[in-house]
Amino acid sequence: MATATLEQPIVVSTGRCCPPVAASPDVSEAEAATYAEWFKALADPTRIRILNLLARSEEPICVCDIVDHFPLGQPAISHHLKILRDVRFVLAERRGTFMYYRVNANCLAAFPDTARRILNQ
Amino acid sequence: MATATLEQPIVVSTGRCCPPVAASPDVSEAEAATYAEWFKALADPTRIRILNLLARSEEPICVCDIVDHFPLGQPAISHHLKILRDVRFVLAERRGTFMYYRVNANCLAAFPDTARRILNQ
DNA sequence: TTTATCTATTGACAAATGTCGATCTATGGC
DNA sequence: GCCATAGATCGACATTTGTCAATAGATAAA
Repeated sequence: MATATLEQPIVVSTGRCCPPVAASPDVSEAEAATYAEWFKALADPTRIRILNLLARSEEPICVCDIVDHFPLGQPAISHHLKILRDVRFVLAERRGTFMYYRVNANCLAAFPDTARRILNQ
Repeated sequence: MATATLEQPIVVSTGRCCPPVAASPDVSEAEAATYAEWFKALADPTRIRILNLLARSEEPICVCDIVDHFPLGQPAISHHLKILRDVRFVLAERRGTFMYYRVNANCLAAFPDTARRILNQ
């Protein structure tokens, strides 16, 4: 299909096998890369369960207690927490020698909107 | 923390640094693995844009037209489509020699619910 | 300051992932 | 049957990811 691209708002007959794609604003390459980063942060069972653990707690949880919930070492858990921190799905706060983690409700609330954006709804 | 786990519904004082975690039904290991598979399928910019492309089209789109929207070869696109098919995010249908793809609205509609489940909301 | 504790980071390694070229399969037309 | 086309699969390779052990940094107590 040579004539119609996502960037061209004009609907053009392709002369091929498919009808043309409607060409209103699409998910850009940069936008897709951002969403992919978010999903990548969630693409691990341990991180899903860490998020769930934090979400289920009224209070922030320190790393040592998170470690106790999983059959992984402290460095592995810290590694997963860093990935969740980098995309701002969790927030960290120091109290003495302890680091306390909690979910970032603001960031995760935007999640259904992301799905709607991708699905053009 | 040795006393309180997610599986123990009794709230126990830990004598450590954190309050115990509320112990109503949590996201299980198997459930987390399933969610992670779903997110893994979305953890790539190309697949995000393929989904968006399909969602924006009134009609199913054949592979050759999808290929024309990306700077990737046909095997790479087929590979991504297989990953999206395996988690049922897209559906495929043959018409002659062409394979037509479309989004699976049912599966993707469950997405916000997944987020709520993980976030205990 | 010395020591102990908690957490982050580093480096190394195995495993998984993305991409491409080449090949195979399936369908339709001759 | 034979050929052409669309698409899936395979094999190889480079890159990324997950894990762990070891180490470094940061804080508090003595």
